[in-house]
Amino acid sequence: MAKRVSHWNDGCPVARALDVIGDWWSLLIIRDAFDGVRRFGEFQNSLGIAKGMLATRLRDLTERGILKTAPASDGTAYREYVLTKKGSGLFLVIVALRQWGEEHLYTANEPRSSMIDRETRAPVPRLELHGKNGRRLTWRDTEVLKVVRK
Amino acid sequence: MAKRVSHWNDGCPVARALDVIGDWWSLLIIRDAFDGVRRFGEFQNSLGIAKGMLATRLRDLTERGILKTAPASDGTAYREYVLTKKGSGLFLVIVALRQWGEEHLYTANEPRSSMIDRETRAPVPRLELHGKNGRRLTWRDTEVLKVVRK
DNA sequence: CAATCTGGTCTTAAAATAGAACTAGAATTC
DNA sequence: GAATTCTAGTTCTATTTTAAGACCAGATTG
Repeated sequence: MAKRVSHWNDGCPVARALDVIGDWWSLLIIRDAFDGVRRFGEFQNSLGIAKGMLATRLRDLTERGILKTAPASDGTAYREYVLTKKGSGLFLVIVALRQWGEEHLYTANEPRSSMIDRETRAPVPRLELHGKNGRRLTWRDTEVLKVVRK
Repeated sequence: MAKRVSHWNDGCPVARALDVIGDWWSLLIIRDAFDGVRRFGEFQNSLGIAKGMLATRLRDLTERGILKTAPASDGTAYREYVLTKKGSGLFLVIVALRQWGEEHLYTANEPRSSMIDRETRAPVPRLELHGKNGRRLTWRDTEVLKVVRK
């Protein structure tokens, strides 16, 4: 009676995406992966997640093609979890969340991590959406065309 | 023993953002709000969410300043839930999720809703992140500077 | 003013989560 | 090379969250 509902077949890419990475932990694991975390224990330390949860999340994300396992880069017999191409496609989701969080959830002098351009060492500017003609688009400039819902 | 852990004080804006909108339903509610859904019953129909869940989610999102209530626009005595400025700041999160979903979770001919530029009626192009110097940035071009974790 | 619609609350059963205890194989130390 | 510790899990249980339906009060419609 209480199985979580799936949105996979809603015909909406947002819903389908959330069906895959919309739980409480997945995006945090993926964020860590972008930051270079690779080993089970590293994820656990970084996130403070229960081992059981982490194990099932890593398995699910791997099954879903977002992470893949690789032999440990330090020569030991352990394995590592790294982002696939599909997984690294979530970069802009993380960036958008980060920028929204910075802008709306922090007071001016509260300490927080920040994302910089590796080359210039400057903070990464705000993401922007542009139309084909180069015009900047806000949510009022867009519209979603629905598809028949099955 | 099983209360969901909070990431509010991790010093990471991504974590803090997910603490606020990272549950199973919030982003879907917010997506609907962008698409013009305003009334309790509309959200319920659109999402297939249990009334109890919807009631608490709407209350939480309102308390957190993402939605606000307004008198119904059709003249009745009911109320509506509309995005605040803070809430509409999540637009690019939704766009990023949508674009990732389209690109990685659909086969070529599977039907899905799509986002268009209201003015040109053309599909919205891919989001891109650019550095201060205009260069396009991928995740390999960026780095997150950590802050001491309290 | 009777019926129905809207927007909830309350209750219950199932599922997800957190946390701890346990385990097996790998690596390290003695 | 035996003992110890580390790593990466699995299993177990208590608690919380979720889903779904019954119930309800006030607003609206016929």
